[in-house]
Amino acid sequence: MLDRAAWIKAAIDLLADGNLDGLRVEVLAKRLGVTKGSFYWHFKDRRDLLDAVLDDWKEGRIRDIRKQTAADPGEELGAIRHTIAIYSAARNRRGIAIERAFRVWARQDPRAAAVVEEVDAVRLDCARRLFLARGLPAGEAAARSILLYAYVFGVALMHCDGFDADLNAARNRITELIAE
Amino acid sequence: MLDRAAWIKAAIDLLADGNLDGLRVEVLAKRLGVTKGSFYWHFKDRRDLLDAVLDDWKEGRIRDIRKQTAADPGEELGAIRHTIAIYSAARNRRGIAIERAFRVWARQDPRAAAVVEEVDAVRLDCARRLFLARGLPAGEAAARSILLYAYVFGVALMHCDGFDADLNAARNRITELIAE
DNA sequence: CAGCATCCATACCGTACCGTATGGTTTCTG
DNA sequence: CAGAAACCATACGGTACGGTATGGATGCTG
Repeated sequence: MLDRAAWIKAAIDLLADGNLDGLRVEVLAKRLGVTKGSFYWHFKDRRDLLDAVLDDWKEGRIRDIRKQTAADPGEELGAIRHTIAIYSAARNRRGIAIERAFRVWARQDPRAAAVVEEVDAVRLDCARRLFLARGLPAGEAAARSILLYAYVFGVALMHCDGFDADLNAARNRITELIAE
Repeated sequence: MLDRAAWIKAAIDLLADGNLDGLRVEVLAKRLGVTKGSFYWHFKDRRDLLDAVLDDWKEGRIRDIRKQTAADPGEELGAIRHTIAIYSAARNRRGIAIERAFRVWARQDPRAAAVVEEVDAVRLDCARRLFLARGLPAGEAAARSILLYAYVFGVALMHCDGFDADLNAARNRITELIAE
């Protein structure tokens, strides 16, 4: 007895294990222990699922972002550090994999691109607020917001495990470079 | 009359238009105006092509990186700025698309991961040299190298077109934040 | 209890692709 | 010129998947 929410949840899970091309109806059904006869009861077609996944992700992301960047006055620096730490590759590997999958998806699907753009707009705006509260001028706050998120998404695409002896120290230095 | 090099070149081109899953033997053959009968003359199978593509990309990347980061003494700051500018999303969209495709590929294929790791090691090492020449301590130089490449790869995954009024100004500010 | 809605399984068709087998054509070579 | 090698087309079998059609099982409802 599945509903759309269960399919969407499993779809995002499958997405995290690969990319959009790995998100197949029959593979998903097998994971859920049913056949695709069930799928086509809940969804018109594959595109219907993809759109639902995009909506689900968008809402969840925007809610989380607003929660994570809500800082009491004077606590903005901690909130910035926390935002960077959340995407630290060490833990939260799952969350990063999902982010990457959606962003790669956005490169080959206009609807996904629109959703990612909306999410990024919220993200950047929330980050900018934190930098502005710290007294940075508008242009500087905007630049640092872009740098912050470009960095966290960029490290998710790199393989720098064997580069520095102390990667944690490097991470802390980078955090301070961005957060000031 | 094609040779392996022509197939590899076309394969990277096709890779840039999508991702690894879009790199199909028959699609590639159609692009080159031949049938897959030709492909299986030059390559054992699809994996053979993928390995050849990885080798080709690795060599080309490492050569380019060494060329781009070769700076005369005293010109290191300019070389750092230039390195960032090369991956500026405005021009060079093709190069960025290729980079992204290889990095996403590396997430689902150990051989690709090994190649990307090699390329990143060279990249980070070359960048670190530039920062060291500017007098930064070792840890700081390493951190900035990681930040530099994470940033340029990260912006390739973001959609921040409508965020700041003057994106170019933001880019310049970010460049200075990284390069000092 | 009859009938309808919900939820899923089975069976089927069509398509896109990988890899092989085989034959044809051109060019090089002894 | 005979034969071999290089290069490619055609034809085939196998697999994975999207989507549809249909029927079965369960539960709700008048």
